[in-house]
Amino acid sequence: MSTISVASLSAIDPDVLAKAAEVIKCLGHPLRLRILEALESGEKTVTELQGHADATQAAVSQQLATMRARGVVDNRRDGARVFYRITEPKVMAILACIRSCDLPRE
Amino acid sequence: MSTISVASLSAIDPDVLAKAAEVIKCLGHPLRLRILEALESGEKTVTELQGHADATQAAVSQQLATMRARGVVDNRRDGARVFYRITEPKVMAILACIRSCDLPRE
DNA sequence: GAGTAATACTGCAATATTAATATATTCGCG
DNA sequence: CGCGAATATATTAATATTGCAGTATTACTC
Repeated sequence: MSTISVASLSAIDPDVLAKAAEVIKCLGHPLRLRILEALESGEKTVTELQGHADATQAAVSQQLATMRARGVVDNRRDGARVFYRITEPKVMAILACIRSCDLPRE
Repeated sequence: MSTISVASLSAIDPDVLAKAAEVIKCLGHPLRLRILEALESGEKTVTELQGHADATQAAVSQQLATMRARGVVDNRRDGARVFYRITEPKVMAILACIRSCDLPRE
């Protein structure tokens, strides 16, 4: 019996789901998560982010590149500095979730 | 000049953040995401999930084990079958986010 | 143009994840 | 007990991510 059973009361469509996994993967990493957290309050330079995230410049820059490739962040240059900001709206929502749900102790 | 600048208007505490990254990582994977999506509507057996996710039994079981290890899902045995369910509240919230924010076209 | 600060990129070793296949285990039943 | 269905685990090969060090690039200032 070869039933197909595309259940779907669920409903996240496969493409959206794949894209979502991509975006979410960006958040599943402490450093990236911290960077995004810092960006939540507005655009920041790489150096500023470096301070917020307590990581080397290279590390921060690299994770920013990863996220840029996935369309999660965006940048604009202002002279010698480059300002980054969050472009993917999901990110803000998910960060909000993390805070609201929270898990106080553990 | 060695400024420390632990900025923190942000506020997700490091431990929570690390734990959050763990949980989120579970969602950053198409198969796991699909499994969780299926579990959203209530507990299901491995075989049922297999149908929903269109993957082999071993694959599903393995990802379930991963998520169980991270405290994202939980199971209960009923005779020969094992029912899984979501235990981490964040998951529901994040799935909701994915749906609500959404990214219609791209 | 030289010097310097800010940012990006490249290559590589270490590690982690994934996927696939095969093999166990557990349970219910006759 | 012995069998079949449901689920779990082990193994292993392929691939992806990380972290790091070094180097390049770009843009200011003088």
